[in-house]
Amino acid sequence: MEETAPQKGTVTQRAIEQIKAMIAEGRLEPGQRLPTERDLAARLGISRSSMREAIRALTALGVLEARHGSGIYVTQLQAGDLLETFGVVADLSRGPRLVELLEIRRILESTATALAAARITPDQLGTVEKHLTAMNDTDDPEEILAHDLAFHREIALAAGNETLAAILEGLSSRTFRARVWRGYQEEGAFDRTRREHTAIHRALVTHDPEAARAAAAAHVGEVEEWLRSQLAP
Amino acid sequence: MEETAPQKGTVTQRAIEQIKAMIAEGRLEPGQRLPTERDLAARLGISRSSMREAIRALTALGVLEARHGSGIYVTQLQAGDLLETFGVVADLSRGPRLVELLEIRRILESTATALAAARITPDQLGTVEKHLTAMNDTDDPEEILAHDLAFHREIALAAGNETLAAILEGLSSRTFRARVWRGYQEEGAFDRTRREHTAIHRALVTHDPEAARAAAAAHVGEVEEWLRSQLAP
DNA sequence: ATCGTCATAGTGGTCGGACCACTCGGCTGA
DNA sequence: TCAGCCGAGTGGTCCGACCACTATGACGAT
Repeated sequence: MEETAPQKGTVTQRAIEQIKAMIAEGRLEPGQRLPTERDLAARLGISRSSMREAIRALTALGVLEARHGSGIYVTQLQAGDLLETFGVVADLSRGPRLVELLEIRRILESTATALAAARITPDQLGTVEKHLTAMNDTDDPEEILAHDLAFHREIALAAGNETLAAILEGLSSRTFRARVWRGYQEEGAFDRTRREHTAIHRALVTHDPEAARAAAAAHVGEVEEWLRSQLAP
Repeated sequence: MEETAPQKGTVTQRAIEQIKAMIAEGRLEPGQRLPTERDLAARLGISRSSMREAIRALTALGVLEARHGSGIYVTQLQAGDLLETFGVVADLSRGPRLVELLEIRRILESTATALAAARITPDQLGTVEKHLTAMNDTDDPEEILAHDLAFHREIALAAGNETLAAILEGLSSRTFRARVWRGYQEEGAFDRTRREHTAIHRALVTHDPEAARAAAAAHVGEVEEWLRSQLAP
């Protein structure tokens, strides 16, 4: 009886902290398999139910991944794994907070596009062009949205910061854009959007960071202003 | 027997989605109390155990809050509630990803400081000055760190975007800064840090957004470069 | 009548055990 | 040799019991 000293908070919360600590201290490497639920529960002196809740919480945070019949694994702890939760924020935000999120996206997207203008490779530029033309060659809103997302995703990747790309991905989650875009596009903003995308692409081709920054900021800013006006009255 | 049709994924995952949907559709308002675990489980036709895991997951994401003996409540869904998880990302990131996070912080912090320069009120400016002088009047690293955090937090708040402030808060989580700052300050960077803070403050006083942006970017960039050099060899 | 006290019902927290669904490696047999 | 089977082991689900805490209202002292 030398352990179980602290006794602070719920046992589940304690288990969460302990597993997080194991990862932070390097005792658990990314991709590594954890002991079984039953083992872990026994080690920490708690029931399997409580341990399962702890694991479920860390799974929701993108830290752990459970594979039925196989075991529990630490994720690669890549940006994408951990920042998927960012999409939840976007999905559940409404009203003024939606504008704040767009403002953040404007800041990050403009910088990412500027970085991409300086660093983008011919290959990546080709992919960007592919999505640009595909976007202009269809009238299906769903398809346009898909290529729009891919267009910006490729640019974010070209910026060379995976974490930044993951955050922007979350800020452009399907449901988020669907909610905002729907109303925006209903006002016949297709042409304007196409021009803006073309401007961004041109800046990338000429490797002009400042022009890219301005074009991207204007692009997101347009939607931002529209959304702001919708909330004003 | 008209429901329970989809049958996709685990029952817990389904429960999570359903509760999220209830909130997204407005059937559950922020701050509102949910039915009891036993009720919810019965409604969705699952066991209490599975429902508890779903609730635990949403609790970890900052969407729900459980109060022992009282009930389960939807959080205010404020930026702070949902973005607390950002701290987990910062805590578990290492190596190159740490640099990426600092790069993101540089982007956001410089913009936030620029916005603050234009919008900060005399009251807020007073608070900023308080932390600046307190930071310079002590040698206790812990106290310096605390006032350093408060200094930047106040500036972020003055920028007028709560979501942005919450993200920066997460990117400056105690453990994150403790890990990076320790090594940085050991190299006698105190004086440089003080000069940089003074420059930021001066730009705020003169309401000069461009100077503020440059000062903040340089401030974070210094640490960023130091960290990059640490990983290079 | 007022206020503090305390029993109590109801809530989330924890536990243990049972069984199901799935994975994976080794065994079996053609 | 290899395809197929099969069983041990794993996470997924369910159940029922009990504990710890909160909130409410009845009760009694003042």
